[in-house]
Amino acid sequence: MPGKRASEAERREQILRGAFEVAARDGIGSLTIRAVAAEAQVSHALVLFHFQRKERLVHALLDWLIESTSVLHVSEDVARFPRALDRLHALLQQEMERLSHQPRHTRLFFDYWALGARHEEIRVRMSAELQRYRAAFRAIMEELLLAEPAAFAGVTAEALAAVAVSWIHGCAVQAMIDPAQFDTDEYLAAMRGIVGQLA
Amino acid sequence: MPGKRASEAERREQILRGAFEVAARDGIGSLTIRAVAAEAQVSHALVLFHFQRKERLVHALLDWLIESTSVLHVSEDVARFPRALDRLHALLQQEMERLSHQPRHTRLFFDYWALGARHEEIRVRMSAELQRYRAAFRAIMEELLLAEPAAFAGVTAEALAAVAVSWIHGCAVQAMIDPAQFDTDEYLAAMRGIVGQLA
DNA sequence: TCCTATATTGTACGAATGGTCAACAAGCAT
DNA sequence: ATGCTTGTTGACCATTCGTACAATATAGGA
Repeated sequence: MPGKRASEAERREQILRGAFEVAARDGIGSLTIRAVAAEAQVSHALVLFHFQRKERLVHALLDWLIESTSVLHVSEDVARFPRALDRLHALLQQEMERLSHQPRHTRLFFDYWALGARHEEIRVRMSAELQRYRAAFRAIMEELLLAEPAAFAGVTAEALAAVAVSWIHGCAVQAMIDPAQFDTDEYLAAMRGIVGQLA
Repeated sequence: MPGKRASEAERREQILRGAFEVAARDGIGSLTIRAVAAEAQVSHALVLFHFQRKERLVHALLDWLIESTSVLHVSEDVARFPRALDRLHALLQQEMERLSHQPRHTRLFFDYWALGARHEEIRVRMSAELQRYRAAFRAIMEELLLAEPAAFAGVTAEALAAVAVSWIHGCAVQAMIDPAQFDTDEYLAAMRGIVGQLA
């Protein structure tokens, strides 16, 4: 006895939200066609009707996660600082706050991170996202290198951007694994101190 | 028709090696009692005889991984540098090389990392390991703060150590996810440049 | 040598999972 | 109304997994 109908786009979104709830709560390892169906309040056969195979659902959830997560973008608050060092500092702070305010998204990203180590389709998606992430920092780092060409001989803006990405992700990981010992404010102060030394 | 006997310690080690092979190859999500038994060439019932439940096997594998991974220690090559900045640089380089030379251990650590986000028993083990890791850097960072008390006002050695840990782990992650775009040598050069600026 | 403790195995069972399929209902064109 | 496309469902299947258990072989002590 089938239930009410809905457009394909609406159903896919409904199911993906259910998939996110399940994966964010119990991890991708516990993501099951039936668990997603129960969360979305549809039959498990309908999930397969819209996504064919579980693998495609997992991939679609990653795309949904990347899109729905407020991606890194240099906001107006950041861009209005005239000095590159101030923009770098503001961008680091903005991203740290974003990650700590979206703990479910962040944890789920870590799941896909580990998954990407062994599944190429996921790895290429994560790789593309990493490159977009680094690109936002690279512009600032290029200005820094122009200001201090001698001190940073042999250092590329791309590598400095990668270091900045490590700051953000490393903070998220340590805050997640070690919340009692890890102090986010102290960490931000340390980054500020290092950034200040770069001038 | 039972096979040959072995001491409990030998069998546990044999099974744990099998568990490592399976988990390192296919991920913890694919670690099953039967797969481990096949890898260790014993019956799957014997695995349960020695580890009672799968959960205990997973925990024992984490302990085995932490012990068998050459843990961070300030080697003599690092310790003989008189200047703290040189020791920091040498320690960063040593750890980066260690991670890149043990890719299987590193990837498996990431699995436990993600797992630790949702399972407390695993999280406390990872947390203890993170604290040991930071402690090795904190000693160096304390010297740095003594040398430059004015420039690093309000910055703690613990937080600087956390930043150093982020450098290492962030490098490992980006090298794993994005091997084509990520240049380890450039990354090391960037860290060297930043460390040089701290003087 | 016999006996007991224990290491080891094959079998089995219940639960969960991914996936298929026939049946059926809801909307839409004719 | 009638038929057609398609969204939706419950039932079903083969597989795998974790775990329990009875049977058996081995080693070592009495």
